[in-house]
Amino acid sequence: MSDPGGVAADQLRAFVERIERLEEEKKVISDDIKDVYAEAKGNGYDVQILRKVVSLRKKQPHEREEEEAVLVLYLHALGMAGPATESAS
Amino acid sequence: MSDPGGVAADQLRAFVERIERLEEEKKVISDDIKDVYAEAKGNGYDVQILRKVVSLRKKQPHEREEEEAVLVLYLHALGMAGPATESAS
Amino acid sequence: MSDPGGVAADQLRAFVERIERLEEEKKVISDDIKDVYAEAKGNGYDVQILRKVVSLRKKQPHEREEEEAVLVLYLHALGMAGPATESAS
Amino acid sequence: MSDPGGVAADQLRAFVERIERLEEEKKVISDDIKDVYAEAKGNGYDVQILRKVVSLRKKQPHEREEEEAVLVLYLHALGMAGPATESAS
DNA sequence: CTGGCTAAACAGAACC
DNA sequence: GGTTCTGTTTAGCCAG
Repeated sequence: MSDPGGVAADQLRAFVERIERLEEEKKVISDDIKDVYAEAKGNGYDVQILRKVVSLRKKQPHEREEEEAVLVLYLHALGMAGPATESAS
Repeated sequence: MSDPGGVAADQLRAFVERIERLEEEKKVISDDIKDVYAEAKGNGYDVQILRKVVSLRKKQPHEREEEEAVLVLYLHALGMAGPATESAS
Repeated sequence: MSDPGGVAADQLRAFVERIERLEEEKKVISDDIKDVYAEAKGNGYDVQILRKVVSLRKKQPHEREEEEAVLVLYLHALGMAGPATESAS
Repeated sequence: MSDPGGVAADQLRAFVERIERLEEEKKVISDDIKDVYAEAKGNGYDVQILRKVVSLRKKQPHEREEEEAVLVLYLHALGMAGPATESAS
């Protein structure tokens, strides 16, 4: 019986191996990133600040959205219909 | 009426503050839990395992059995002996 | 032998039970919070927005710090000494 | 030299962009992994257990045994039968 | 109203 | 040692 215990062993193995393969790739990328930071450091950059810059550039669009949403949000929370509410039911 | 737009701002504030108070309390408890784990660790216990024990006790015995069974099933399907299975007499 | 397997069972049990007790308390608080939200909803408030307000009030001090740090950070990252940098080595 | 303050802004930008590029790639891989889990789930596999299997395969067998042993030890100390222990013939 | 899905909190590990 | 990053767990939301 090629199906011990009721699960398709081959299929299961395939899934597990695909995941493991992808996780390996992911690890490679992570290491690459680490390498770039190391290289930057070798060129005199402060890695910690560099990380912060990258993280900021990532956050900013999101933060901006949130900020925008917040204005409307507060107006609503206070029971004051803000602008752009005319389309609300 | 000091209630612009039909919502009682004071009431809103009251709700927000009640929630914030409760969240503070919740944080205190969380810190207490952390402290207990730290104390246990100081007494030689393995915190990670301790967490696992607590989490296991939370689960219903049946659920635990079932989970374990599926895991063993998968591991066998992959040709990996399940936990403590190979040594069971 | 009151010490099966080399660990002090009573002490272990005590730790586990302290943790479980605290987790129960924590759960009570969580439920209380949920109740407050429900009550607010019963009073006509939008729970989702309420959550956002609470979360914003939590984040704001932190965000402000970060924002402040960021200005200096960017200036440094671009090799432009900003204001208040005169104390930097 | 178009380099205000002693740091090469262009080089800095290059580093930042290389990092951002890699992080994007990494995100793609992460999403791929998520997809595989979803596909496995669609084929009837228990994702949670699947994750556990993958994580177990990552650990060294010895480490796994050891972890298991400590857990059983604790559970016994608390009068709780360890996994699959009571049914082991 | 139950269960799946996504997003946030938490804890653990790694690196500096 | 402490800071950051990763992974796990949890909670809230949504769809069926």
